[in-house]
Amino acid sequence: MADAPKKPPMTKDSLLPLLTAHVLAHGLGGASLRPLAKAAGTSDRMLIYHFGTKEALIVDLLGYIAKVYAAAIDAAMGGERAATRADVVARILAHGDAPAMQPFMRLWWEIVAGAARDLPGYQMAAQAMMGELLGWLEGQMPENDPDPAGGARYLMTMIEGTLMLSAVGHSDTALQGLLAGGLLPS
Amino acid sequence: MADAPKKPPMTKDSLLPLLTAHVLAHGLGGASLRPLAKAAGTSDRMLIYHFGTKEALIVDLLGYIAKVYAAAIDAAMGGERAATRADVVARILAHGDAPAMQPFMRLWWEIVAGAARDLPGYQMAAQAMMGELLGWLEGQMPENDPDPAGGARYLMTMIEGTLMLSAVGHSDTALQGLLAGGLLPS
DNA sequence: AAGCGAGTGTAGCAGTCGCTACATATCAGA
DNA sequence: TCTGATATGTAGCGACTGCTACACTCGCTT
Repeated sequence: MADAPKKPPMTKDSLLPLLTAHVLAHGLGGASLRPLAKAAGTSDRMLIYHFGTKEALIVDLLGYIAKVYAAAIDAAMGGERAATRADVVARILAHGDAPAMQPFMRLWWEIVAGAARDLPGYQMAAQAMMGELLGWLEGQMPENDPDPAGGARYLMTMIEGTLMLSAVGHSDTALQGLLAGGLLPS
Repeated sequence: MADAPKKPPMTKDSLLPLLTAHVLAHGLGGASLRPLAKAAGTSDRMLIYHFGTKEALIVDLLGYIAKVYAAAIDAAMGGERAATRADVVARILAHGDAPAMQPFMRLWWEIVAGAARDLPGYQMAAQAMMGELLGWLEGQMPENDPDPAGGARYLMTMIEGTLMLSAVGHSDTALQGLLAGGLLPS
């Protein structure tokens, strides 16, 4: 007869990916325990059992999301260095514009808003993700760049500004700004 | 005898400033009708009566906030033109860092997050505010600037990137980026 | 075999949510 | 004076919130 469907033990580590998928789809602010539990195949009862509190769950979840983001950055890092600063910008903006990244982008702005309000865990997760991105940028700077460290931070600021303006429907403004700054190829 | 405290008629226009004060203090996402009503000296019942729906109330409120922001920008616009692009940046960042602006900044990131999620009214309010800021920036560009239109958009992108990085505790990154871009005086 | 702690389902608590039904009160125009 | 629209308070609905109490089944050690 069919072997009993031996359920693997439920742990934080097995729950966090499922919870992440749910918040990517439905947002972080409006996430409540019962829908989260359903997405993870459990009950709110068990989420509280494993995390203790909804707040602790969110903090853990943000930390996990930051790690997922770091892994995604690492995976995208492979390619050879860019030849110019404009190429760096083009590469990263293409990455951010990819449809697969859009749920994450929507989530990102919620994290920024939470960080601005000092909600627990938000600042740390946001800082970790920005730190990861900065490291990636530094590694991508052209070899002959006169100031790789400062240049990476300069590009980072421009990129984040571009992403923000795009999020509110001012992507043309950002593109013209990049153009005026000599950061668009062609 | 004392004249009866003739209460002025309650209208949307009389409610919106009070509602604005409440969301500036307590945030937009977690705003629910009953606290909003108490802040405005009414009942949830009357908010629904005047606005029809909570969603309509939020849309109206966002439009009003955008107009308030535009008025604040106009009021701050007075001064003479800046001498350099760095001066423009310094002036506007000082404006954004002012303590009086911090509640608005916290609200701003919530508006961005809402716009990224296509919540009704958020995109429009955010676009209006960014358009107003862009107009102000264009008027502030140095007289001898070789490309005032493009330069304003360039500065706008850098400024918004700086504000975002500051919101998540990476203000040092942004400042070094501004420095590397030649946008910090001294 | 006895007992123990981890894990889990069911039921439910007290509270808040957006919103509505109903009863008035006020005031203008007919 | 009647009529109708505007305005306001009270009570409450059903859904949902985070969280807990209780009972139960396991796999394990003693």
